[in-house]
Amino acid sequence: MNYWLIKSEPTTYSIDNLMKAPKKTTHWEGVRNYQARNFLRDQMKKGDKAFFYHSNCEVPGIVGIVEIVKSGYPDPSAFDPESKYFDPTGTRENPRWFMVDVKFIEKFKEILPLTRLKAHPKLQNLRLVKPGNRLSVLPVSAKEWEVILSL
DNA sequence: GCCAACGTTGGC
DNA sequence: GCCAACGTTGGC
Repeated sequence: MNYWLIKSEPTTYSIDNLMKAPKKTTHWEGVRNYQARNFLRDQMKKGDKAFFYHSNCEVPGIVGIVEIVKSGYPDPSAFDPESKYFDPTGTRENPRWFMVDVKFIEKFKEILPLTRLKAHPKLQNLRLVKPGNRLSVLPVSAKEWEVILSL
């Protein structure tokens, strides 16, 4: 089983939105970055767990945990001209973008702020705390997962 | 709102 | 294939 961290801007889609969603599940659509796409397509599997991270907001940080309930598959929003994620460069036969389905597991009582993650000596290799971190889907090691849970 | 760090685009 | 211009992300 693998661990991940997935980012979302709370003004776009927050963990509260996920809690209120039907079956507390959503399509993690709209990822348009090749590195993140590769993780979604090749490595994220049903049963994996991920931290839910709020970015670009008052206090950025980890707000809860989700489970991957469907492994990577083509993102239909890329084929929808009405979608803001529309991208005509892919085809259904040869899709460019992928997504997973995620389900709400837990919301932390308090947000775990980025500043605490950055300050922790055992989390210095986390992609999230490195400069220029712009990946919206990134892997977390089992050790890092445990450390973060303990905070 | 600013700006650093990237990723992407397109001319050559 | 290089690289400048441009757009985007995201912390502050």
